[in-house]
Amino acid sequence: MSNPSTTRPGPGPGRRPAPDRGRTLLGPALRLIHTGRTPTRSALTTALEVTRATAGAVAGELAALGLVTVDEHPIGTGRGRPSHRLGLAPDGPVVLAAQVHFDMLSVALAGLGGELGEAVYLPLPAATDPEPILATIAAAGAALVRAQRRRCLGAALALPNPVREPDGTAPAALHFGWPGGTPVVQLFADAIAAQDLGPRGRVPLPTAVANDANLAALAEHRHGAGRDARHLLLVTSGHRGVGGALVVDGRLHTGSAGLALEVGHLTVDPLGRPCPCGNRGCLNVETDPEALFSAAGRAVDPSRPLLDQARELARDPSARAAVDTVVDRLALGLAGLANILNPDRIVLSGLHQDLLAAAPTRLPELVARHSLWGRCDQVPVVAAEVCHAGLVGAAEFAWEPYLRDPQAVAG
Amino acid sequence: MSNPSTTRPGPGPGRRPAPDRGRTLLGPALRLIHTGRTPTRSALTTALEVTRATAGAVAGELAALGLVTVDEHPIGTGRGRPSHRLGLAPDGPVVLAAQVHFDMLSVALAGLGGELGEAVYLPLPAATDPEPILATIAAAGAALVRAQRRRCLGAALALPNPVREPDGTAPAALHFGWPGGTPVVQLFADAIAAQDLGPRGRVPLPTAVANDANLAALAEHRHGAGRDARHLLLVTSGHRGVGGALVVDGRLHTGSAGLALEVGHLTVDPLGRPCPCGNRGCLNVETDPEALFSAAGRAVDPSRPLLDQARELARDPSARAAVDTVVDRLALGLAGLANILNPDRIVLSGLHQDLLAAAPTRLPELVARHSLWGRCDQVPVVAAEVCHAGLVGAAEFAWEPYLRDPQAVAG
DNA sequence: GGCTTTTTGTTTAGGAGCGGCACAAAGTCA
DNA sequence: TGACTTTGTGCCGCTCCTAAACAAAAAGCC
Repeated sequence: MSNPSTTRPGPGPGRRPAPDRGRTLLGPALRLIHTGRTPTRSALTTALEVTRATAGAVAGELAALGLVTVDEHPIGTGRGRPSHRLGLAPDGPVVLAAQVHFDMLSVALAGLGGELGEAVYLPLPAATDPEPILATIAAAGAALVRAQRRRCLGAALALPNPVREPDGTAPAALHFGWPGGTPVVQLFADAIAAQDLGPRGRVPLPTAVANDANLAALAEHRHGAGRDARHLLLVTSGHRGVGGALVVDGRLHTGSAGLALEVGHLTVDPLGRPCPCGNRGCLNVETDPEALFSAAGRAVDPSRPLLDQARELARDPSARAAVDTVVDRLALGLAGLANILNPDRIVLSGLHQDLLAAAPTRLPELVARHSLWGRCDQVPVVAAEVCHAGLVGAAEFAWEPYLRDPQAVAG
Repeated sequence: MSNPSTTRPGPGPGRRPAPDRGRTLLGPALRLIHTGRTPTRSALTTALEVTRATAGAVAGELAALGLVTVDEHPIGTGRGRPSHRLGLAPDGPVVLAAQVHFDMLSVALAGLGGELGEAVYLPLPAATDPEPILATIAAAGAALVRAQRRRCLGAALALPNPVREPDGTAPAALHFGWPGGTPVVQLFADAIAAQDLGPRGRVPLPTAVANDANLAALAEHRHGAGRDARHLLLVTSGHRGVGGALVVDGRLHTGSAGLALEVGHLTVDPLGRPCPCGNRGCLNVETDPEALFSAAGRAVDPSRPLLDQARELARDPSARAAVDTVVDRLALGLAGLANILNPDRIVLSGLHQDLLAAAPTRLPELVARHSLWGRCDQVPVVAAEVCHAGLVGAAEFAWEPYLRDPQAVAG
């Protein structure tokens, strides 16, 4: 042999089936079927811009991998030979999707297609250290997989705080007190590995952890209000503070260290409320649930979740003035983001979704007025559509390697 | 024939040489050589992760296209058979790069490799309507091409204002009074077409127009301070106002309508100077040349270019306090952008470059202190390195189709 | 200086992936 | 019933790449 060190050890002769180039059509084809855009092989032909022969072969291969089914009965749409609908195999493999919420945990199985199985909700364990929480999630997930006797291909977890790349730590403290720097990616991988869910026993499942806003954006982009948007900005207000996420050309923009779209400290009211960051009038403190209550001069019922109360208040006509105040601040923040990111569409979730419902014309108009983009085009500000977007997004994240290379399902 | 309407009319049988997939290695290989990363065929082998056979074939094909040369003499680097350096053909084809500046025009020819030919500077014509300006540029470019007897493959123009996509208009008025909505892309294409520079006579040259900050970012990313950065943020202050640009994974992020990175209206001083946009303390008015003069309490000499004077003032030790004030505002703006975009690196140009030189530790420290990213990692804030970055970036833009598919050079 | 070792470049054979084409299948329309 | 339209498939060939062997050009060792 001449010198094997520089000759790449390919898996046999022929065209390279390398990480990203071999079988270039299989991934795009599965992605199209997954997002419900190509009901038939004929639609695949046009969407992928290939010949019918190739589209047929690709569909056949996806079916052979157990991912796609070809409907028995044809669907008649006018003239010509009728097509057979391409569907996702109902008994195909699944992934584990999990989410850490403010006050609970949720876990579900998900096949392709963006539909979740029934979600399991768990209270936070008494010890809110990382290990017991992640162990609880992994155990619940393993129970689901075993009970439903499905093949599990991966797991992903949505966390309510940023996840730093590439080391996989949570840089800021979670609200229930995990220290900054907690290696959440590794801990979750360990928790899943301990459940021994690998397809052939000892092979550890691929796992991933990401911020919940990012995953929600992914879910909305693939299956919700962000479909067909090239650049999608999602802004959400949860229990406390504001989260953002950006999808660029179908892929999450998480920045160089996973810390992009930390939009909470945009200044939206120079004379506003003080923010822990030291400034005044940050988006975080001006458009979160507390800000709405403060603007309305109402008291919070400490016995009920703050976010739920705030969403009710946003729908309360008697709080109109307060809603408008907060909407104005939000619009300024969104306009600032629009000037920087110029997305196709802005999707609002959480409390912001209710603020949009309460001010369906005022909010987009203000965004348009305060952004260069808005002075050129209509600015589509829309409400989120996906239920359990965090879980659905986690499922997307876990499926991602297989959407890139469906043949990995066979490995 | 069965039905040619759905069967794509490919250019002959065989593996598809379609827009983006045919000859997948040729483009990446040329790009590596173009950015000076692969001096030899052996380096191509490792960079492209292909076999030596393939790298050799690719290099040979690029040489056959007249783009790449293989050095006569080997370069000895230790043991083994020495390599021959891969260079860019000195007599290869060129593109036309042009820029509209505040008070003049510039035009240059550029081959691959990021080096400009000698630039020609032209005063603005008496009539500052779009047509005469663009005609002046096209005529000067055509004269260069003819004088140097080079084959010209395309032309690109850098403009000091945003270019709206997909219609190719300038949404805001240029400072010398072009009306908003001017179809600059079409007008430039017409001006170039009128010069009849096509390789075989009547074929019009491909042309492009883009914002100068965007093009500068492209230039810095490929050939300057942004090399090896995955996500690069460039911020620049020109004669008036602030421009920004973002390169994501090697490609410009211009947003859905080309209006991204309009960073000038970030609030950086809630009680600051009024901005034409209606707010106070926008980055535009707080960190532009006038702001520095205002902070220093100095008078501007109306007989000299404002930007030049401001850059001198930034270097003047006696203006220390004023510089620090403006630096503080700039740092706040950069931190805001870092929180949203989380780039790998921030490159400063124009006046901001001098502000960084005047406050080489204060500025990065403040950016770090006010951004989540800065609290996790070092924030590299660096000065621009490319001379005539607008022209170099325009050349990159014009070369882009050929870097994607080098075989287009032959067409 | 001859030998081996190391690294680079080239030649040859062959395989994977996809297009073109012809044909078959399954419906609608007149 | 037959013409037409649209969808799906089998076969062949082309292109782009890999693997493997060979050739070339240096350094290192004796």
